[in-house]
Amino acid sequence: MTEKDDFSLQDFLPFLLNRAAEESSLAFQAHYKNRYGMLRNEWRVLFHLGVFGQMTAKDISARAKIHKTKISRAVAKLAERRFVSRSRDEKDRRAEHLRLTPAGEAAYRDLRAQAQSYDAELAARFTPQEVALLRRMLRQLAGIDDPRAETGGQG
Amino acid sequence: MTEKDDFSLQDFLPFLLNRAAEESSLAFQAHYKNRYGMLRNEWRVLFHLGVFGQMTAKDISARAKIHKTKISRAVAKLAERRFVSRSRDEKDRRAEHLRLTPAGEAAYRDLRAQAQSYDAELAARFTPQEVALLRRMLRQLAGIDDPRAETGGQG
DNA sequence: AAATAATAGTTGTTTTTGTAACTAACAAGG
DNA sequence: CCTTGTTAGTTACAAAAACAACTATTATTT
Repeated sequence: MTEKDDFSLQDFLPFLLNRAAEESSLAFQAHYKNRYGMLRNEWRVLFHLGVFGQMTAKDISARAKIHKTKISRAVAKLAERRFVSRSRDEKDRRAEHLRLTPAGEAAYRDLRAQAQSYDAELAARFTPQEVALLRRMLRQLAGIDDPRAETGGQG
Repeated sequence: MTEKDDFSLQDFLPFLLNRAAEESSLAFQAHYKNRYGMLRNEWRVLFHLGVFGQMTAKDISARAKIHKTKISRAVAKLAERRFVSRSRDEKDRRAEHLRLTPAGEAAYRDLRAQAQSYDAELAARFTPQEVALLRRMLRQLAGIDDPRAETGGQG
């Protein structure tokens, strides 16, 4: 198993990104999985509703870039567990407005606290400047608008 | 859909890492998927054998942190397509040494070139200093030894 | 040298994901 | 108003991942 090639897999960005993502997800997963039996897409939906208050599945899909079938299934699970309530839009009866129930709010607040402390733990490995740069670069690579950018952003 | 909360999902590192990883994987996937009908774990195994020359499934599993069942199935596919050859270790007949066939080498060289140019494309979005820092931080988050670090590294 | 434990790798079963096709509601053009 | 097209969301089916249980071989203990 001696290295015979100059190509470094451990420098390849998609590989590094995947490994870093997997590693960090694994640790955080414990919180929403063990405490609430949630899947990744479920806490993502929960977080979006927690942050934005009320959205349709399409809103979430657009903002999080999660496919609509995943949203649909995540919402079904969350609604079944009474974390999310649904209400038809009266003007456009295809659309459904989603929001957290009190139980959903409670779970969100709990998980948000976990998230914040875990994020702080990760960030503490670097200087504040480095972390700011990291977030900016990741947003770039993820194709997410930088909220702090001077131009664009409002779409 | 008005923001009602101070928590920013788009700053949360595990979320950002996942989205960036997904985005970059998706783009690179086209190469090994369309040209060779490979799955993600298959090109990972192929790359490891390309870089290191000869390894057992266990070696790959340890280095790439891919579960052994995934390696097993990826190797089976690669062997079936004659990209990888297997040979029993005579001292320990449980273990199998894996290496690329000429066809496997050819595929590896082709995909390696794609990988290098795609990596360069991603890196070009930032300054060289930024990219170097990014790789270093991602390695840290992924739990990979930094080959350039002064201390440690050799285990 | 049995018996027990450990290791390399495989196989089987259950969950989750990915993709396509679907239903229901709306929108436009003739 | 009635075809044609579009959109929001769901459902069905195929592909892949996760996890547990398995075989075969080697190592360890008594």
